[in-house]
Amino acid sequence: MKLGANEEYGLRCLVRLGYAGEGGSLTIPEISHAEGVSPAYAAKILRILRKGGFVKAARGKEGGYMLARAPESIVIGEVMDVLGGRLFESSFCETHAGQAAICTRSVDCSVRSLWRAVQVAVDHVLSKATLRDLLQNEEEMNAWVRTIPGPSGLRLMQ
Amino acid sequence: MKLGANEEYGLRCLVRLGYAGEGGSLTIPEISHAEGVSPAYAAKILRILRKGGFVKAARGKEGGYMLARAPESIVIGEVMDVLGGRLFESSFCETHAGQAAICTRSVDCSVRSLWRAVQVAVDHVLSKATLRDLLQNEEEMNAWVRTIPGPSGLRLMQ
DNA sequence: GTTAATCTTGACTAAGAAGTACAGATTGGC
DNA sequence: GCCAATCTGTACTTCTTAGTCAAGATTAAC
Ligand code: FES
Ligand code: FES
Repeated sequence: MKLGANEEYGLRCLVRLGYAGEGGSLTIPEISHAEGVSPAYAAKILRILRKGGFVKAARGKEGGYMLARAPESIVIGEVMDVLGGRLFESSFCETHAGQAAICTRSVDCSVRSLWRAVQVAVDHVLSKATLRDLLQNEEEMNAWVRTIPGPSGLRLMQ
Repeated sequence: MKLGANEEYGLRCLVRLGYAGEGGSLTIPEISHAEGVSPAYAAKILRILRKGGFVKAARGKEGGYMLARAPESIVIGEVMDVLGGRLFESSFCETHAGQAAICTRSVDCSVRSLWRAVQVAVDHVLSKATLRDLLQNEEEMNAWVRTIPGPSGLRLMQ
């Protein structure tokens, strides 16, 4: 259960575009330099974001990338799905069944319930966060996290 | 952000050992057959669990694996750490900095706050679950999940 | 003590993700 | 029309994870 590179860099590139402001655009070299990744890799990530509908591209001279929608309408959970898939995919039990056709407890599996609970907990945070929330500084972000109902928010600063 | 194979199979092998009851032991061929994984892979996973201190092994004829402690004292969060590491490792920002020495916003990074919030949400579920909870059937497990305070539990059955 | 069942270990191969390279297509400016 | 800046797409290499293999060490039973 690890965060992937696409998720980290993809989100950072998206935040970087958000900083460019409404209608502002950045080129691949600019984003590459700002985030410290190679231009080729930035291009690969931006392509994923474009196919996900979060950014749009303008080609040719004076081209570049810009947000496809307003930051407050870009839900981070959806971005994460595109960049790295879900934690517990619906096909997970089928693809991790080993030699059997499916987990031998498939009709009654407590492990599956646990995965679902973890997925719900993650979604609870990521479905409430929008790109707008990430465009503030770290301290304001921490304050935002505390507004999430339930212990997830309350316990962050321990 | 995906679950890994070790986490899935490792947890399933541990649950299987839990079913063997207090003092009960299972051999690698038995576990392998019950969970539908190859004996070689089961051995690899059980080694990880043994090094983590969750199971102990008896060698030689009449040997096998058994739980090293009572199921209620085996916290799933600790098992998951051993099997697949943390979602947001403390070194994550250092190892995903690209060509720069660190994320260019390292002193004030809202993305980092988000990762921490997700990690807290996951820990909130996994630190409360013990192997004992996983030894019940799926329905009882779902009921248990609902006892977790906060929306993570409440929303599972939607 | 011999044997057979069992765990132990490190090296090996296969598959997937991370990151790079390069040829091609598009656009604005001259 | 030509050029330079830019995005687009596919193929490639590299690194990590998943999974296998084979030789070795330990123990109970006979
Ligand atoms: S059905 Fe997926 S882990 Fe059991
Ligand atoms: S410091 Fe880790 S993402 Fe910015």
